[in-house]
Amino acid sequence: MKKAIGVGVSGSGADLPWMRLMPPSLRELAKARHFAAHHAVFQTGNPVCSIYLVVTGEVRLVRFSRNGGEVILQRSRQGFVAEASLDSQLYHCTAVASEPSDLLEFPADAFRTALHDSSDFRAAWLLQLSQELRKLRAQCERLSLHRAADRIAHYIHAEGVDGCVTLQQPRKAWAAELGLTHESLYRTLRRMQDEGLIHINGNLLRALG
Amino acid sequence: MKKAIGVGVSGSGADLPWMRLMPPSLRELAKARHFAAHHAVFQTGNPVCSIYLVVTGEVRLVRFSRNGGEVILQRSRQGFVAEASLDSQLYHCTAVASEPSDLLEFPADAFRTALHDSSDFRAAWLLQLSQELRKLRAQCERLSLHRAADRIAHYIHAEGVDGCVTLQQPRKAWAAELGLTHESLYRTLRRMQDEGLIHINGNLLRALG
DNA sequence: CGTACTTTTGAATCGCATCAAATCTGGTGG
DNA sequence: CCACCAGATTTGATGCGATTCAAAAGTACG
Repeated sequence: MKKAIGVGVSGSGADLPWMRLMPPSLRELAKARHFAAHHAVFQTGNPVCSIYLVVTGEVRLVRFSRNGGEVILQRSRQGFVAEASLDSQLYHCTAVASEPSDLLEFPADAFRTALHDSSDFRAAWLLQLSQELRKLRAQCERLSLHRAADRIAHYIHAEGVDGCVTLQQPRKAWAAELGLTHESLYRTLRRMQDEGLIHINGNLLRALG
Repeated sequence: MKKAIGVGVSGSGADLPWMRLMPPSLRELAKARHFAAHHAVFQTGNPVCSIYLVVTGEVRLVRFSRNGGEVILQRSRQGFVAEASLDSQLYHCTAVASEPSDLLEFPADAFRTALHDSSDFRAAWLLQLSQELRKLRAQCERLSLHRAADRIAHYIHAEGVDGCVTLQQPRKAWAAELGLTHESLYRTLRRMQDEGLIHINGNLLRALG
């Protein structure tokens, strides 16, 4: 057992930024849902009746090709699944829990109404989207760099302040975010430190020069 | 000279989706600006007084490290530069035109007002952001694939409909979007075609199987 | 016709992924 | 308290695949 903390409707996900900026009228409509690994949250062609927020676990947006190969469009952890579906009638892809996951389900129409009526919610939602956008743009630029050392340096300068970052995740997860294997991340970090390019102190990284 | 088309204030950028969904009151405040290659649009620490829309050319959001190396956070072509700055007092990075570029400049406060007052503009802006987000998430997933053939297949399934895409850009630009050199894109396309994985007809690509 | 650009192919190299395995770590239960 | 286990961390050896440099052929445009 990972956590003994109950995941009831009220209070669940209260630590998520999205929940704090939601009007109570909408928050009260949240229904806790649990999905076992590999179970579908929604499927291509389904009408968009609900908006889902991932609290624990991971949900993947996927499309399948005829030969069974799947293409991952998005992985959500601690965030909404397919925000863009808010403006669609039908889902254009399938959402699958890749591990046992706890979600919150909101009625789509109530969500749209809240967005329309509450100026605070709207502003917060807008801000949240903008920041997410900024972050993703930086990550795309980073992933398009070919050398591991360049991605690491880019990460430190883009995500950190004044050439310094404190990692908020284990290195293995960081490697995945950088589009690298954990082995090459470890090796490159060591090499960069040996060459005096960076200074490493636990989870604190500092770019030198 | 690339284009002889005049870039006056009125009418310029009228073909951009962003301009169509903007209330006239805001559109009228647009000022046409031209920046020569390598000239700064704004710099770190400047107050956020204006919002810029790239009409032609390219603007890069960058941060500099002490040794002069620059980290590109975003490249904008035909879109807004640093939307997230709307919610900041000061810029946290520098914007530079990487080639001769025509921009439209909007007063930041008028922009915020329009967003607040016009429900249509707000809705359209929200939709635009959501779709951009969806696109970027898919691109991040794609760029985190290690093999060139996987990125190409991912692109066809994510950006296309029913395993089919029509490329809207030269292959060299497509290669950059895929995070590949143009050489390896050409080679991989040929190999995939030889192996019967895809069918290529000019700019029309079809995934087989 | 000439210029600038894209498209295409070739050969050599380098960096990362991969497979394998040892060590370290935090947390569990005996 | 210690043995134990699952996971993260670290190092090693090898091969593949993409980059790189080079150059030719094709294409759009003035």
